[in-house]
Amino acid sequence: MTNTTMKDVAEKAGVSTATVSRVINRADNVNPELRKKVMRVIEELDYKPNQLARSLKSSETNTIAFISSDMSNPFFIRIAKKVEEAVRKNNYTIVIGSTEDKPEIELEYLKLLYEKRVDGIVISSTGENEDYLKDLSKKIPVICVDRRPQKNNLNSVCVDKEKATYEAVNFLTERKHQKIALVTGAKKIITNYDRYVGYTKGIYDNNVALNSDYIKFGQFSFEFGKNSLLELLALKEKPTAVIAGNSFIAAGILLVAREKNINIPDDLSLISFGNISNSQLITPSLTYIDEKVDEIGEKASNLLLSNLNNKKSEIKHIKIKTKINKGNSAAVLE
Amino acid sequence: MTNTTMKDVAEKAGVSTATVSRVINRADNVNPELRKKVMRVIEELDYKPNQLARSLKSSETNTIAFISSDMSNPFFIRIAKKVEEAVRKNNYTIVIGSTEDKPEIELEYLKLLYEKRVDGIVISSTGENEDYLKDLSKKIPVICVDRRPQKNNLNSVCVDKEKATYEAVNFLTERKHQKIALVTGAKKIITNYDRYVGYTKGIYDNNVALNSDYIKFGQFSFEFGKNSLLELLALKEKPTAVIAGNSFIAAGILLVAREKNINIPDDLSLISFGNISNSQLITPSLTYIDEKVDEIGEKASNLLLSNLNNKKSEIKHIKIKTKINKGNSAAVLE
DNA sequence: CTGTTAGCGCTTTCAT
DNA sequence: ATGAAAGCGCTAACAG
Repeated sequence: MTNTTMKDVAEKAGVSTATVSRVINRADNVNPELRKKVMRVIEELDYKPNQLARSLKSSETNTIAFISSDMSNPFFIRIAKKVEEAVRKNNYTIVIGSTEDKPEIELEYLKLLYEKRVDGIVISSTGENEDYLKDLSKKIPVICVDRRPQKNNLNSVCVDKEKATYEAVNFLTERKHQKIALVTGAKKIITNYDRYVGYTKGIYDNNVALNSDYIKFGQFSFEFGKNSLLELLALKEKPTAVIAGNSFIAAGILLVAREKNINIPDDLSLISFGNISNSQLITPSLTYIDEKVDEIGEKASNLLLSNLNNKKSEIKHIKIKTKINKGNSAAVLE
Repeated sequence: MTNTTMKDVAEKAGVSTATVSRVINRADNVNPELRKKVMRVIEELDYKPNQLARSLKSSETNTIAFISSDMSNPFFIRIAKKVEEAVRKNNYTIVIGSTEDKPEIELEYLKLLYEKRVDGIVISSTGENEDYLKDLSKKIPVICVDRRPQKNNLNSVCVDKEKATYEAVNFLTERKHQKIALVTGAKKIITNYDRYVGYTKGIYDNNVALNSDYIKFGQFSFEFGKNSLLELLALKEKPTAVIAGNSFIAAGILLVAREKNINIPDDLSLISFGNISNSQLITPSLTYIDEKVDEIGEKASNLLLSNLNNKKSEIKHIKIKTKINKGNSAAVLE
């Protein structure tokens, strides 16, 4: 049960493998007669070219990789889906990897993928393998999505989280809030640093007192959202508004609020990065920062494809503009 | 900027490529001195073996594929995630593809993946390329998940949708329901046939009148759930209960019910295949058929891995047992 | 227009 | 224990 090779086809058709190769690759310089004959034999033998061999010659695998912390996170999967669609049209195949935000796993993946000679990488990185990524980017296109590169100059398509958070703070202060909390993911993730900076700038510019109890770094999870709100509610000076770093956290906050009979938005205002799933069925509707996920995916695909075709493209940094989508979870403070 | 090859290493270390290869592959029969030397050169040159070349020799790519209709569907992505985790530990990489349930796209993917010589395939198939899949399965392991193979004998890990639907009907008739609707995905998808059969058997065995208006085939989508309920509500004899083929459909039904002031479960009972996202935040909590998604993923991974190691494994059909998880969306009819 | 040949980077007999 | 050489399946000069 061994695979049919080009040689088999060549022999049966009474031609050389070069001719078969020409037929396969639609080279024009081959006799119509022969071509037909070869085609027929290919049919008969159900011959399928071995892309491995092709790739070895061309050093192109027509494969790209998408690495994120967790491919089951709707945020990442939506980006990945866009990338998949775009590259599929260009005959690429996409391999995915989840790192659980562990730098070791990320590095392992990167090495493996490089050894497998993927043609390009789209990554939302832990940020701890940036030097390696930079090296990689000398060989193949590397596109950072969502999480911007820190030290190194790498292609990126990211939301300006700093600005978005800053605007969220403004949005809340305009509505008379002074006690504003920020609940977000791990401190070491660059986007959380950006949120932090945007937050503190907003606090400063609005002449609000900075209260470190209101800033919570943890995980982008439902559980962390729940626990954080519990902690915030235990403070003497409870916040009147919370900015949630992602929709999982927002969901946790919504749940605890409901359990504790805290009315949102009357007792507590909430703004989230991104909307939650099944939001149509959940009250209140969230006031959220629209991160334009599909746009991230599209821009990233375009950047990737142009880099794939064009070895010498310049490095680009694309910033996606966010927009606050008004729901009913943030109100004017009485 | 060409890649360092084994030859470079060999030359710099003053040995043959054979020796380098032996060092890389931890062959024992190599002089410790030489080994050290080679290792050092590998470090210095930052040499990375080209897996493409390796694969060409070994005809193993250490890559498996996961094909489903839509990788952004939480149901499939959860299975895929499990598979990813399992195979990663065995040094496999996973490529994914979404077919949108279009047989052409599916076939295109299958051909491409075969040409790329993936080592195995996990697929939730449209069902229309089964002969091709059967052929494929002679070369590499093929595992069908969720959607069982129809004509051909292929490995499978599936939920018994027929039985699950039958039990859902029983569950409802026990609660005095006689007018039970079934709203599910496309007719041509085998799982919907199974649901249909389970439904009709349940209707028959419970001596309930079969009403074809109560059976709706369409898409596994929110929209279809909404539209279906609207249609059902327009009937003279409105159903008192609905079985939703998946959670997207259930969500659509919940929304329309809410908009139309239909109380679930008082005015209408609802049972769904699978729970909806953020269910903790949604009232009523669903009574749903737990499809044991993680178990599907685990069993599929195990089956795949054992087939990967063991070329001559027998074909297996694994049935996952479902369980009705009681929430508050299905009540006794007054 | 077609075939011969070398070679992509690696592994693996087979000698030595 | 090590190296020479063949070959995995394909492509691309280069001849003819």
